[in-house]
Amino acid sequence: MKDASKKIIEELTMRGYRITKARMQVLEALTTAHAPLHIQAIVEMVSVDAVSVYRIIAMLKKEHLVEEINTQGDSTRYEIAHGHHHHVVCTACNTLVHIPCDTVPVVPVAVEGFAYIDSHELTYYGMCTKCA
Amino acid sequence: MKDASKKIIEELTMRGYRITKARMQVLEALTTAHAPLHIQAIVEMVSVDAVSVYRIIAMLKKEHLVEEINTQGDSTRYEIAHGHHHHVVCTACNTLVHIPCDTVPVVPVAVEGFAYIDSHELTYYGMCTKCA
DNA sequence: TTTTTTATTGCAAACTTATTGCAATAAGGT
DNA sequence: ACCTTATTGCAATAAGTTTGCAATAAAAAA
Repeated sequence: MKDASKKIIEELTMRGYRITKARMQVLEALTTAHAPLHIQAIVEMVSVDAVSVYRIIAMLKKEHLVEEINTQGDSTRYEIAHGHHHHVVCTACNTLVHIPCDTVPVVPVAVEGFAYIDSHELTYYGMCTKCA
Repeated sequence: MKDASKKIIEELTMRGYRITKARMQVLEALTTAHAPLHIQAIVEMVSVDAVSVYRIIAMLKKEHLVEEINTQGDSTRYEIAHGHHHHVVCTACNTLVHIPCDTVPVVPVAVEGFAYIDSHELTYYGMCTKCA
């Protein structure tokens, strides 16, 4: 089992969650993948009912252990939380690539009417070399 | 009829589209609104079948006359295209506010594996004062 | 103005993605 | 090993969106 999975499982135990085969499999899928995964992709990697995958992901999201990535023209993707929210997406094939944070300076803003702002998501859209 | 609607209708005529009551109503809804609209909101503002609203929006999007806004925890919103893609969203009530572009410096990036990048979307998440 | 052509609409049905209710199962404390 | 109850799987449901097709209506032609 991957180190990242182990750590999250410890965390879940501490927070009073039971460690089940389904949860371990989903975490293994997420930590093994080199890219954010669609629910459907996770379902295909594990022997767990799709409904349970949805529920496990919802729980992990509530615990801030996984993060959600929404892009135009594609269903939601999920990945282990690492506070990295800068991506480029190919509008033709939906391939998603992370951008090194330091190449994209995004200053935190204060916005009128908002008490606080605690996260952000920056997505660039373009055409990958394969599709172009 | 709003000026913005007229302009878009002229544009559509030039591009060979027919000007129908349904299209005029949807455009009027979009130009009247002071915020991006959900499909459902548009449907409630017009006397046009929901399916047709979907088709009209799809056409306007293809023509780059409306833009799509995707945020976490809410369905897609649409607004007249004006190249403004910086928003703050309240994670409690999904209220969406535009951020003046000049307060958020986002430099265009070149990303390996991508032929070109032609748009971006930057969304901040937080809590609006009402919900806080 | 009337006719003709065909883009566009409305309706029904299908499809995708996600959620809910509930009985059966299994994790983890005793 | 047992007991409690969180968690799972299954079936059904819900929300959001798309597709097929006959009926309608916009715009061109007569």
